[in-house]
Amino acid sequence: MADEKKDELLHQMRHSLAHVMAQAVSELFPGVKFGIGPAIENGFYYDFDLEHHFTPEDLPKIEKKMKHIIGQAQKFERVELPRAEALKHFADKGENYKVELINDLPEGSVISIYKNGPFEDLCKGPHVEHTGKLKAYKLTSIAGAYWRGSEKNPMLQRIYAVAFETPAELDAYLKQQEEAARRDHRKLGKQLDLYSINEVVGPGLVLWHPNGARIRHEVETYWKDEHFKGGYDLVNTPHIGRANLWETSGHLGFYKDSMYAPMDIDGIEYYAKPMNCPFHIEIFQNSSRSYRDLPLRWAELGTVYRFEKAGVLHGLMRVRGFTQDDAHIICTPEQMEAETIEVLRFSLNIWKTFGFTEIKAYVATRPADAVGDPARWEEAQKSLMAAVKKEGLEVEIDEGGGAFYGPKIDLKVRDSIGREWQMTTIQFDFNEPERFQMEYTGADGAKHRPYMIHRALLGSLERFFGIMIEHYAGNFPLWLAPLQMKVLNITQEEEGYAKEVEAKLKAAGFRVKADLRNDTINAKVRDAAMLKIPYLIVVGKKEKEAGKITLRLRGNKSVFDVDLQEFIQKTTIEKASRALNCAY
RNA sequence: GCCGACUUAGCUCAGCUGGUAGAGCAGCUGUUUUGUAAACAGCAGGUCAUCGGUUCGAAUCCGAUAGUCGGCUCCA
Repeated sequence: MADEKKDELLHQMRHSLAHVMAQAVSELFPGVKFGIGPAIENGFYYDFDLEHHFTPEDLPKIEKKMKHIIGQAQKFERVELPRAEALKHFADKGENYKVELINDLPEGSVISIYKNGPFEDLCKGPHVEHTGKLKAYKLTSIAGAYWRGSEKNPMLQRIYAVAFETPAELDAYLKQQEEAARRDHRKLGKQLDLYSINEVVGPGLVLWHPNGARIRHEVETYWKDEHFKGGYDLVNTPHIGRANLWETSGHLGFYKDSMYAPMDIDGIEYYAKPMNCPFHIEIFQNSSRSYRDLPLRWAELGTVYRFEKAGVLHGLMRVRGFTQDDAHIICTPEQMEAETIEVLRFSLNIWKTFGFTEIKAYVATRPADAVGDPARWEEAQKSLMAAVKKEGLEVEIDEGGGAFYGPKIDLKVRDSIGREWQMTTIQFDFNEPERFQMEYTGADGAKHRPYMIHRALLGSLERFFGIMIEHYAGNFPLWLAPLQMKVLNITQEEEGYAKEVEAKLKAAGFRVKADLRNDTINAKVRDAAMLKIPYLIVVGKKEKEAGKITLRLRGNKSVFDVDLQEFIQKTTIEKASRALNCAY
């Protein structure tokens, strides 16, 4: 309850600040027209229609004006007008966006206006008492935004701001943002030489460098092993397929905007695949199937190509060619619930390995334009809920939010600095089994249509990699680190010993390199630290004579007089267990 | 795709109101033999994103294109 009150107050403060900002803008830029200015997560924004283009230099000016307004402790007052009067009032002022908003309210409704000082705005409120209550805010960015969020509408200028109850909370938030910027996968990707995206190859197409590809290899190997253990089989399918395949699947009907133009091969059109499912279904169709064969669980790291608008590309998070960790489960109606529960359990287990433990489920149910038998939808939704309940996950239900072809569960995971990412998706499909006329022979000798579940756990390897880089801040656990250890000699006297240590570590299965450069130990430590290498092994005169090693751990801790065999034992366990923490 | 900003050496960045480019790091060559986050010196490296225009003269002004970034719409 206390929390709810606090949230309510914070919401009022943010919304009140939006009014204050709008007032400041109207004073600085006469003739501005107002869109909307709501409170949002962490702050607020206001949309303006203005000839002048806002520049970053305008923000401090607006903030200064806001400070002035706040200093005046202007009272917020509510005024109510009949709809017709309110319409005339805003029309007279030339506020066409406000007029549009009022027009959308039902006839006969009472329109509320909030006034503070010389400013007034169409608003349902409530607000704080007076502007003097507003203490902690910062204008952060200028952006374009479509009026009412539609591409067909004109674009307004939006100013975003963050706001909190106290300056300390604002400060903490800004610090968290700085931390996020430090971890940005685009920055770390360059610094650690993990991947690049280049203009010559094309936007949204990822080049995985040796370091990134090594991490990907470790993830893929783990992923495949887990799938075999979990009763899946792996399949592999091509990158392109004939137009008629995509006709049958329906993708050319409802997904064409996201597909690339076809290529002509011997007079027949082929499309790059945006999804893997039709290929998996064709494997199913390759022979007659019995209920005894089910469930079939077919997984593939399938590379797909989707047309993404130029403006939406973002590092590894949003690309045009990516590899989904896809699988399709084809089962009988009786198996469906157990399969759903198992997929969810399997998924949570994988998330745990990467250190993601806070997970929330979002179940989306039958929309109005759904295909497929409503009874099947009911059953599927029941299975999804049963699975979520079994795992004790926190769940939110999006009524009518499912795809037209089936209900789904999405999992959102929280990373190490508290951000939520939508990753796993588990979707029923009532469309494709129908379209492909998939069938199996039941115990009764009759033909039956199977259920099909699509699921991707990590989502795409590219996006997952981006999130993982930020989650670990580039400090990959030992099993994932591209280079796990570096041996640093202090003088050339220890070159031989350093090589010996390197060879032993290599023989023990570690990714290790000796840095034998003619350079200071300081420089070698610094270079290795910048690359976030988990273990540095320093060998100088003392170590060589004693036959020991000195460790310097990522994070600066040093351990002296370490026995090499013991080090190998401890780190071998650390690596094999995919531990998140260092053994020392 | 839309709104705005940006694009200078491998990387991080200087370059005032137009007079044809500069630093640090990285690289190469020497010197130095070093004890836990940058030893010293020298050398080399750029048609200033691309194309076009204005001008006696363009990294600098104008236009187009491409890409990047912050958002919007969309999404794994």
